[in-house]
Order: sequence, then C-alpha cells, then structure tokens
Amino acid sequence: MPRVSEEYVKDKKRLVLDAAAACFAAKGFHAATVDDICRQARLSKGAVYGYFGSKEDIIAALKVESVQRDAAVVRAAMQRREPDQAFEAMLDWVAGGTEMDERRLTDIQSWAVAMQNQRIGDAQKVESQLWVDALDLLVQESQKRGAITDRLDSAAVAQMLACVVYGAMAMKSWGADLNTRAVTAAARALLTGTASA
Amino acid sequence: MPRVSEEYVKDKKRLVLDAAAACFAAKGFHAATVDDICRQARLSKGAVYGYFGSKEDIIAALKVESVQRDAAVVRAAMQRREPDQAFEAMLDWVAGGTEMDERRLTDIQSWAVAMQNQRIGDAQKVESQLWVDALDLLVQESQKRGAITDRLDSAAVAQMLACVVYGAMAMKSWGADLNTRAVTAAARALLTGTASA
Amino acid sequence: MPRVSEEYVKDKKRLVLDAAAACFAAKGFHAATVDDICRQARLSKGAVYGYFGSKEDIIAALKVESVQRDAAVVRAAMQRREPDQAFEAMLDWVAGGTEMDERRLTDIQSWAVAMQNQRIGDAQKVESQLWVDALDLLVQESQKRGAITDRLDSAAVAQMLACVVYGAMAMKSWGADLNTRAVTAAARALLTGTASA
Amino acid sequence: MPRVSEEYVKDKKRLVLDAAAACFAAKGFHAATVDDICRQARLSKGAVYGYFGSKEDIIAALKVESVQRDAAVVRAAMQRREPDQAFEAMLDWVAGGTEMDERRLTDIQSWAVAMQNQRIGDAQKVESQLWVDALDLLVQESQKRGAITDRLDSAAVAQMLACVVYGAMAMKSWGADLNTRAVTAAARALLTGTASA
DNA sequence: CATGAATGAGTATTCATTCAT
DNA sequence: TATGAATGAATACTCATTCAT
Repeated sequence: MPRVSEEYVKDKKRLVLDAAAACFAAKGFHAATVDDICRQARLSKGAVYGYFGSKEDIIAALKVESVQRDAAVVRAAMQRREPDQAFEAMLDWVAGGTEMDERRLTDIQSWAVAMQNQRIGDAQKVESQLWVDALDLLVQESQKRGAITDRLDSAAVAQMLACVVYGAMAMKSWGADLNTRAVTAAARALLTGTASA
Repeated sequence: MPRVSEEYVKDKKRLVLDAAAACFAAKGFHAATVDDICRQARLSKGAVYGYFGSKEDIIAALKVESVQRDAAVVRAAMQRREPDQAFEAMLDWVAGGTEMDERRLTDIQSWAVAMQNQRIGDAQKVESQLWVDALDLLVQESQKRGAITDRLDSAAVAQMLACVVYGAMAMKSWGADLNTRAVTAAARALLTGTASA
Repeated sequence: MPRVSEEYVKDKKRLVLDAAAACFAAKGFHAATVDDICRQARLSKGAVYGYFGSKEDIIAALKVESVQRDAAVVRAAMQRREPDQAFEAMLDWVAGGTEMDERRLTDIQSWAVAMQNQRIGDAQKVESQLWVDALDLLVQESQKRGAITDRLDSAAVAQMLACVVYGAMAMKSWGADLNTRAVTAAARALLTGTASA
Repeated sequence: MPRVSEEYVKDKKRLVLDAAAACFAAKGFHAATVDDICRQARLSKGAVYGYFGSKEDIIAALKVESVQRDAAVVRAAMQRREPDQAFEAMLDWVAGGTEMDERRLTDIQSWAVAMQNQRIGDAQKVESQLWVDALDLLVQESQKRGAITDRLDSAAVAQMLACVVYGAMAMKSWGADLNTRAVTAAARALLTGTASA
C-alpha cells in the first residue's frame, strides 16, 4: 500500500485527530489511552504512531488546530460591519449551543496542561493574544464610528471581553447556568452605552 | 472516641492538603504522585492514607476548601459599600498580583477534572453560582442606588462579570498579558456609565 | 513491613541479582524480560524496581559484582608462591569445569553491551586491566626468581596471558573443545622454558 | 527460472549484508532495527525481506560470511613459510590496526547470541575449530622443522594460541590497551624458545 | 520485484493502594 | 497510628513482519 498521496496522509491524520478529540473530550487527556484512540480511529497502534510520534504530539497537534480554528472564527467575525455583532459571533462560537462542543472540552483540558507544558502553553498564549488583538481592533473601530466612547481604554476593554470569552467557555464546560445570549446583550448595552441614562 | 484529638487530625489534614496543593500547582494533578505529596508533607504513605482515602479524596477536599475560601472572599467583598469596589476586590482575589497563586493554578486543573468527575463538577458548579449570585446582588444594589441603570438585566450582567472573573483566572494561568487593574477600571466605567457621553 | 535493616535490603538485592543472572545466562540480556526476573526472584515488579531503577541498572550491578569477584580471585591467586600455579588458578576460575558458570555466560553478554554502553564498557576495561596488571606482576616476580627469562617483555607476556584468559572464556561459552588443563600446562612449559631444548 | 539474474540477487544481498554489518557494529544486534538496515542500504523493507526471511537470517548470513572470511585468512596464513609469521598474520587479522573493524565488532555480538541460538552457536564452533586446527598444523610443522620443541603438545599450544586470538579480539572490542605486535613477539619468543637461556 | 503502510504482540516502567510490623 | 515494602494493573511506545498495490 505504498506511495500514498499527501491527501491520504492528511486524511489519516484527520482520522486520528478526530478520534483523539472524541476520546479526550470523553475521558480527559490522561484517562484517554492511546489504545482508546486507536480503537476509536479503527487503526492499529503502529498506524497511529506512524502519523504521530507520541500522545503528546497528538495533543499538541490538536491545540494547533484549535488555534487555527479560532483564528478563522476571529477573521470571519471581523468581517461583520457591526462590532457588537462580531463579539456576539465570537461568544456564540466559544460558548454556543447548549451542548459543549467536543473541541471546547478538549480546550479546557489543554489549559491545565499549558501550565506544565511549554509547547501547549505557548500556543495558548498565542491564541488568547489573537482574541485580545481582534477585540481591541473591534473596539477601536467602534470608537471611531462613535458607537463606543473614546473615554474607554480600548486595550482594557478588549482584555475584559477576552476574559468574558474564556470565562464563558470555562463555565459552560462545567455546566454552569449561563445565558450566552443575555450576556451578549448586556455586553452590547454596556459598550454602546444604550443602557446608561 | 478517637485516640488523638480532633485538633491533631485537623492539623495533619492541613499539612497534607498544603503539600498536595504545592505539588499539584507544580506538576499538575496527574504528574504529581502520592509519593511527591508524602515527601512534601514529610509524612509516610500510611499516614497520608490514614487521613485521606485516596488521591481523589485529596483533590476533592482541596476543591471544597477552594469553594469555601471563595465564599469567604465573596462575603468580605459584599461588605464594601461601593459595588465597583467589591468587584475590584473580587477580581483582585482571583487574578491578583503578578504571580499566579498556587491555589489558582490548582483550580484550573480542577476545571479539567470537573468534566469527568461528578463530585468535582458539582462543587465547581456551586462555586460559580456563588459568584454569580453575589454579583447579581451587587448589581441590583447598585441599581437601587442609581449607580447602575435599571435598564440592564442584573442577572445577565452578573453572569458576564462572573465570566470576567473566571476568564481572568484562566488567562493569568497561562501567562497571558492581562492588566487586571485596567480591566477593573474598564468594567467600572462601563457599569457606572461614567465612560458614556 | 517498614524500617528494614541494611542487611534486609542487601539480601533482597542479592535475590534480584541472582535471579537476573540466571535469566540472563539462560536467555541473554535482551530476551530475558523484567517479568522473567521477577518470576525467578518470586518478587513483584514493584519490588524489583524498588531495589533497582531499571533493567540496565541490574545489568550494571551484575558487571560491578563480576569485576569485584575477579579482583578477589586475582588477589587470592597472587598469594600462591609459584607464578604458574597462580596462572593455573586464574584460568581455572574463568574457564573451569566442564559446565560454563552462569556468571561467565553473563559476562560474555556484557562484552557485547560494552561497545554501546559506556558504563559497562568502562567496567570491562577496568576488569581487563586488573588481569593484565596482576599477570604482569606475576611474570616479573618469576623473572626475578629466574623461573622466566629476563629477555621477555613482562608486559607483553601479561597481555598475552590475559588474552588466553578471555579467549578461554569466550571459547568455553560457545562450547568449543578446550582442554583448559592442557592449555595451562602448555603455557607453563612455554613460560618456564621447560619445553625448550 | 528467476526473473532477475543471480548476479543481481547476489549484489543486493551484499548491499543488505554490508548495511546490516554497519548497523550492527554501530548499535548492536538488538538496538539496530530492520528499518535502520533498510535506510542504510537505501532499500525498502519489502526489498530486504525479499532477500532475507528475517533479521535473524541476516545475522546468520553475516556469521557464515565471517567464518568463510576467517577460513580464507587461515588458508592464506598457512601459505607462509615461517609458522610464527603465519601466527602473526592471524593475530594481525583479528586484532589488527588501531581501529576495531566493523566486522570484528559484529563478531563479538554474535558470541553473545551463540549461547542462545543453535545456528549461530554451531557456526561459531566451526569457526573456532578452524583456527585451532590450522594452528595445530602450524605448530606440528614447526616441530618437524625443529623450530619448536617436540616436548610440547601441539594441540594444547594450538588451543592456547586460539585463545590468544579470540581474547585479543575481545579485549580490542572494549578498547583495552593491547599491544598486538608485542604480544605476537612474545608468543614467537616463547614458541621458538629464543627467549629461554 | 519493489514499496511502505499497517499490524499487534511484546516490554519496560510507573504509581495508587494495601497491609504486615 | 505510623511506616514503607510490596503489589500488580495499567500504559506508552517499539519493531519485526506482512501484504495490498
């Protein structure tokens, strides 16, 4: 079965990564064994190790994908004309739906790993900076258009909104009662000053 | 009737819990071994297992403590006359200082466990509800005093602020650039409408 | 079962080492598994790993013992008044009996490892130097007493005799026909010149 | 009727064998993987397995070659008129040069395998008998010519010299200080009695 | 014949937990 | 109660070998 296309390799990696994400979401990074992943992917151990050097490599690859996916979401959100719509889209993405997405669950796990693992930690930092920067731009744009007052420090507001994003992810992960839509509305009201007298 | 005083038992448990917190913060729940904890506590394995039935019990006890500590902080913050000061005190507590507190690091770990472990998950839910409820009260009070407009849904704002609290903890844990003071200021400005035209 | 004497630990290590030597002699370093050793020692895996950090550590400990044992044999042989008797004793030790000693078999294995493993390699070098030095002294003494002619380079003869010692070990290990007694006699005749016209 | 010429097959086998010898010398029989050999030979796994049924077959083939090579050396040495020159040539071959030959390193490895593997063990026995027989002839011839005294048991001397040969190989393999030339000289002096008064 | 992806049995090692002293 | 040696299930990873293309 030699000489396979790059496409083939990519598909196989996809298979492994998806299986791993499912296992990690269900059992956590540690409790999910490589055997679990193999079973889920319907692949032998040797095959999995042919595509990834170690379990940690799989986790790292998943984190990289997560960052890329976030970047794509951010880019898409930034296309929206109304900043508050962009923020709403972002919050929807991270905490959307009632069911917590498999990937989101995996993300929380990686926060715990980020402290001990430089590679994951760095990726995590990059990811959060991505959100902060995008939100900063969003706020500044709104300020230019007069939708948000100039008196606010855009960087501070961006950081606050990033905190809301990550906090919503966290709270959703443990099943806290969280009305994402209401939170978005409150944030919009606060930012645009429509709530103020 | 126990052979040793309750005081003695309590002190020993304290010793184990502190040692465990240190180990967990340094290495993570999984990488930290019971041996590590014993070494750190200068206690034998038998002794540690005399006070806690399992490693999981230690983690759970730590979580319970964390919830209690949070409750105390919330209570104290609620004593402050100015709601925004209370919020500032809260945010200081969770994300305060430049260095991430040992316990905070342990908390993030427990988020990852909460998904798979009912016991930890329930405690986590209780904890977050605690914050939400307190913040709700805070907002309502401010609204009564006219510091925050009635137009806002206090529950939604409270949830948003709880997200900020947890998000700040998360971001701090992986070393993101986060100016807690500026975030607090921004939140205050937004809430009190002092930033609006 | 705590607080055991040093004697106890020493005995346990002995147990493991003996079991390991038996397994290694029977199957070779690689084919003999840690499980084999545990079974042979009637000890659990955890117990074995409590005394030795790794399989390699066991192999190294065995090599150290082998060197020490050789040193003891050399010392004992050097007590003999007649140099040729000393050499005979040495050769008897390394290639003695019809059956190859368990430890001898293990030694040959370690030669193969010595090339790739610094630790074992160094020990092996020390060991062979031991033989060479002792044999050199022996030859020199005989030369002083006139039993061996001064014309011979004692160092060269010592090296040659060390080669005989190791070569005999090797040949015995693969079951070559080797009459150790005859070889010793020939060596004696050559050295003392009793064979010459 | 084979599709490819015998020549072709022979060349390929040569390629594999040379690659294997290099890998075995560098890492040892066990640590060297079939993948290593394939990489070294710039051949695919399928190709290698097309020429040899297993890793063990490669090792055995290498041993057979080694025996053949030894036989050739012995034959060549036996052409020399002076027995001591023949022995010198032999010792030069096995322990010659300052650098240990790749094949010699592989040989030592095979000694360790010989104990557990009948096939290798038998080949090894044949090989050593080869040396012993040749050396015996050599000694007898010298005795006929009066260069070595009749008083010596030629078989015993031959065995001793074979031990020197193998011992030198061993000691060289672990980097012991060994002056092969001096050893040869000493052996010659002893055998010819030129060292005796 | 060649290729190299897939297989899966095999192995060293770790670590939570128990229990004899 | 305290001790820490012993237990052994669990797990990540390797590598000789096979076989579809």
